[in-house]
Amino acid sequence: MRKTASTNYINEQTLHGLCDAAYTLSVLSGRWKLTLLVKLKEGKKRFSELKDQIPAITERVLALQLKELEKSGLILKQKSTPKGQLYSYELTSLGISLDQVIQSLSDWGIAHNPTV
Amino acid sequence: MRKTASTNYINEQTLHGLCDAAYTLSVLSGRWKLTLLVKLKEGKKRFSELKDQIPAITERVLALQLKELEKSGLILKQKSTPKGQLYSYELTSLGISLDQVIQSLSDWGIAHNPTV
DNA sequence: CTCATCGCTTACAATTTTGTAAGTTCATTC
DNA sequence: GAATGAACTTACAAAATTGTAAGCGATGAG
Repeated sequence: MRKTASTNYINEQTLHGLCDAAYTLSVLSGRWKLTLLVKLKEGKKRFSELKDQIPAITERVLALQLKELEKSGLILKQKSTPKGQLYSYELTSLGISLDQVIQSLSDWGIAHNPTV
Repeated sequence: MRKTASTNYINEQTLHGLCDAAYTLSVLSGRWKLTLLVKLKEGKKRFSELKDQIPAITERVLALQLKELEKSGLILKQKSTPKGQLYSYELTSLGISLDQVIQSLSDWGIAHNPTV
C-alpha cells in the first residue's frame, strides 16, 4: 500500500499538479500497462486470454496492473455473460483516447530505440 | 546498481525489444526527468540553477537523473568556460526531438488530469 | 591563506514495485 | 461428487527507486 505521508508520494502529487505530462506518464507507468492497452485495443479479452498472450506476466502482476488501469479509468471490467462469473476487460473511451499518446511514444521509439 | 540477471531486468529488456513505446516510456521515467527536460528546453543551465528551480529535488537525485538523461543521449554536459570547472547541461538534438512526445503527453494530461 | 560555494559522491534507510509460490472460491465438466 | 479451470488473493522475498544526511575536492572571493 502506498504511504500517503511519504516524501515520495508528496513529491509525486505535487508534480502532477504542476506538470500534466507527468500525470499522463504516471498513468502509463507500470511494467505491462502499455502491453495491456495494446492488447485490449484489439478487443475485449478475459483475464486468462491476457495471461496467455503475455507469457512473461504473472497472475499477481496481471491482476495488479488491471486494477490500476481500471482505477485510472482506462479500462472496464464487466461480466462476460449476465449470469456467469466470467469477466472481460475492455478499453473505455478514455483508454481509447490514449491511443494518440501511445502512437507518439511508439513513433519516437521506432526512430530511436537501440534495443531492437 | 541494476542487476542484469534479475527477472525484472530481463522482462524490461524483452519488452523494449517488442514495444517501441515501452522503450520511449523508460527513457522518460524517473521522478524529475520530464521536469528537467522542460527546464532545459528554456536553455542550458548549470547544476545549481536546476537545483534552485526545482526546490523539491535533492542534489543526489538531481545528479542521478542528469546522469541517466545523459546516458540516454537526451542531454549533454559541457564546461561552461574552456578553462574553468563549471559545467552546464543542455538538450541534445535527440532531447529536442522528444518535444513532440512530451507535448502529446501534456495534451492528454491537460484534458484528463484530475489532480489539478 | 582562509573561507565559502559549486558540483558532486558516499553511506545508509525508507519506500515502492515486481517476482515467487501457494492457496482460495465459484462454477463447470466428467 | 471429484476433478478441473477461471480469476483471483495472500504471504513473502527480491529488486529498484527515492530520500536523508553528511562529506569531499577544486576553484574563487576576500
